[in-house]
Amino acid sequence: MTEKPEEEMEASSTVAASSIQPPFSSQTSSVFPFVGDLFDADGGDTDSLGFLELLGLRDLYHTPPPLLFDHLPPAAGRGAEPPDGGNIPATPSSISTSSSTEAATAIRALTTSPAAAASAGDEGSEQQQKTSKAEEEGGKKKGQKRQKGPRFAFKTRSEVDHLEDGYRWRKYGQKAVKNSPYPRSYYRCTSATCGVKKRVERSSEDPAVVVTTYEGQHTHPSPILPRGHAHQPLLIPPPPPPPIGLSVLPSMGLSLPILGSYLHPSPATLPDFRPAAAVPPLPPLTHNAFSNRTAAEAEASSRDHGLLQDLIPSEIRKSDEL
DNA sequence: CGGCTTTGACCGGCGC
DNA sequence: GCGCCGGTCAAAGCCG
Repeated sequence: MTEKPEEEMEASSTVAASSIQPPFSSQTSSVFPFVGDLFDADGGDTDSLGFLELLGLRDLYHTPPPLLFDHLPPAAGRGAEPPDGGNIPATPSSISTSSSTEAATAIRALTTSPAAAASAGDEGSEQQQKTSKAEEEGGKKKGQKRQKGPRFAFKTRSEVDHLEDGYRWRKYGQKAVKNSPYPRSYYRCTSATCGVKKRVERSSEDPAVVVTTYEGQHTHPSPILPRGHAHQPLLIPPPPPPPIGLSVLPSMGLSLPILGSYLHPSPATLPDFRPAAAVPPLPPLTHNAFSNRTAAEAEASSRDHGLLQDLIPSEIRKSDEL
């Protein structure tokens, strides 16, 4: 395997973000997304969509087919090379929320590595193909390909490996991770029609950090109250309203715990989610941990990109706008 | 009883 | 071509 563990790249920004103190208190000491490295592993600062989008919102916002976000150093792939790490910015980058088809297209064009681009091309149907293929071939243990759908990862500082994100997951595997004393767990959304998967592993460098990788997008509403962990703050904003003329998915809450926590400074604000009409329905938030910018700045940016922008340093946004 | 976790085996991709 | 490794499957066991 190529020794390019996500952690390696994440580490740098991890530190930077560690100062953030998201509102996870029940079990999580602190949470913070590392949108930066993980997201732009690709090197294409401008080519990644926001994780929100990747989680499904993307489809809600963009008509174009799925793409990008194959950034994650293919955990599986020793084969996959680290994204053209050509320009891995020092600051968290690449989370761009292109809120227009045009932008999406541009992004697509920029899609980093050929491999990524290639896979991105048919990611959308990949999962289905995979499934049908597996069935076709007699179906078991077959459908394991590499890039399935858009993937994105983030790191959280948590005591628990599996963070509640509003969806129900079933663990289907666990493997030892090379160069790490911690195992990686594989989860799949319990919804039969939902092929979303996620991997959870602890950083070998910082055991307190949990790296969660999402793959695919939910095609169903969030159960909201998974496994009766009502005591745990769920950070899933209500499904966004059908955006700009395209509502591909019924509703997909964000399956990002930390992201959620970010979007919502405190669990209590969750319900504060407000649907917007033509703009990514993300609640404006200028006071989240990620905001280093001024409120005005954030506001300005959110006008075009929505809340996500709040998570992204101006530099990144800049590249996105370019 | 249903759903979930655990765990070992298997499969396919990729590097050498 | 071989071996390594990530990812997935599926049986068995556990729990509510």
